[in-house]
Amino acid sequence: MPDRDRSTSEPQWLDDAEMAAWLRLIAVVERLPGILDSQLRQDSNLTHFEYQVLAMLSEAPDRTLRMSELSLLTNATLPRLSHVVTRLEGRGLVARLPVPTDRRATNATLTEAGWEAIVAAAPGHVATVREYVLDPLTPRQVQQLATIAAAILSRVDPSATAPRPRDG
Amino acid sequence: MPDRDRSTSEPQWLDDAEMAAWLRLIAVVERLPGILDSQLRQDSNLTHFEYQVLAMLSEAPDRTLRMSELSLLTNATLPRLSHVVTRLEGRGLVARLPVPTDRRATNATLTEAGWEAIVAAAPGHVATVREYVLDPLTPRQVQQLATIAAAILSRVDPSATAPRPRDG
DNA sequence: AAAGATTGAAAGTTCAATCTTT
DNA sequence: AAAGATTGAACTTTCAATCTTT
Repeated sequence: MPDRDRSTSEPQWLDDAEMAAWLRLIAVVERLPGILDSQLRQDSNLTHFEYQVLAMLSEAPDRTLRMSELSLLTNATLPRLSHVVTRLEGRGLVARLPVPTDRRATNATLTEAGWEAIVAAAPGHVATVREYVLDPLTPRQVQQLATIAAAILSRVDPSATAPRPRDG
Repeated sequence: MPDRDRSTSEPQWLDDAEMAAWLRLIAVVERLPGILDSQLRQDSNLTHFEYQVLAMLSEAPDRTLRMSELSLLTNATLPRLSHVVTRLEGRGLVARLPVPTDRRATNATLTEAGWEAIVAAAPGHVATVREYVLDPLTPRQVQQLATIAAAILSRVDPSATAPRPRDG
């Protein structure tokens, strides 16, 4: 019998298939942000992260979200979000409001100018997402990507899905 | 026939399946780097990008690569790479050498200390990659991820596949 | 003491400019 | 002029510390 079976995953190393998947995933992870930032910067004077902040607020009830919820939705740490909201506030795109029911908390809300900014930025951003990510994939692959990313997020994102009993 | 077919991609917006795939992909893109950096920082005093630089050099002939090649392999801009190599050089993990055949070029080479650093860091890093990315996927999904990431890279990475004569 | 959030300093990245060699 | 690479300043993120409220 063969001593080493490459189809069996050895904990210490990655086989060829695993390596290919991993190397390509980190390549996407490293390159995508720069592309998104460039387009949004040039066309709308926003970083991709700023865009995400505005986008999440734009879809929230009252266009308002607590800082901690917003940090989860934008996949950011609270200090990062706080700094960015400070900048967006300075540009008049977002406003901070106290939360009456809990005086430790802060609400971030989209201003009218913030709404206009996201509405103006969206079409170009969507076109970029299509061009670089969605267009090169078949509909089946889009579906597969959603499933695969969800599986990774179940490990990587504490708030991903409420932990289900089985089939995690 | 129905006026609007949600399975047909409208250029301006994303349908539910596309949106799910996209939102989850950017969540992975935003969260993964922090996880990789944390583990490597704590256990090996390296960022993930520094790890990649050392890893690519460790597998290159003579453990040596030109700066521009290394920037492609690590998915980084040249200024970013240059700054990081300067820091790694300061720590004695990498050395810069002139390229005899082209005096504009610079080779980066792994020192013995750099080799030892990557050898020491690798097992913990591989374990993290398994834990957060590979383990939650089935072998088929690992394969699908490789295919999907390659398709995205064909748009996102100019050096992805050697530019073929047609179908650019 | 823990939760929610902010702050300032340190670290890393990006951008534009620059330099040398081809 | 283009290619290969580096530099310094500006900007952004991270880390640790801090503050207030629960």
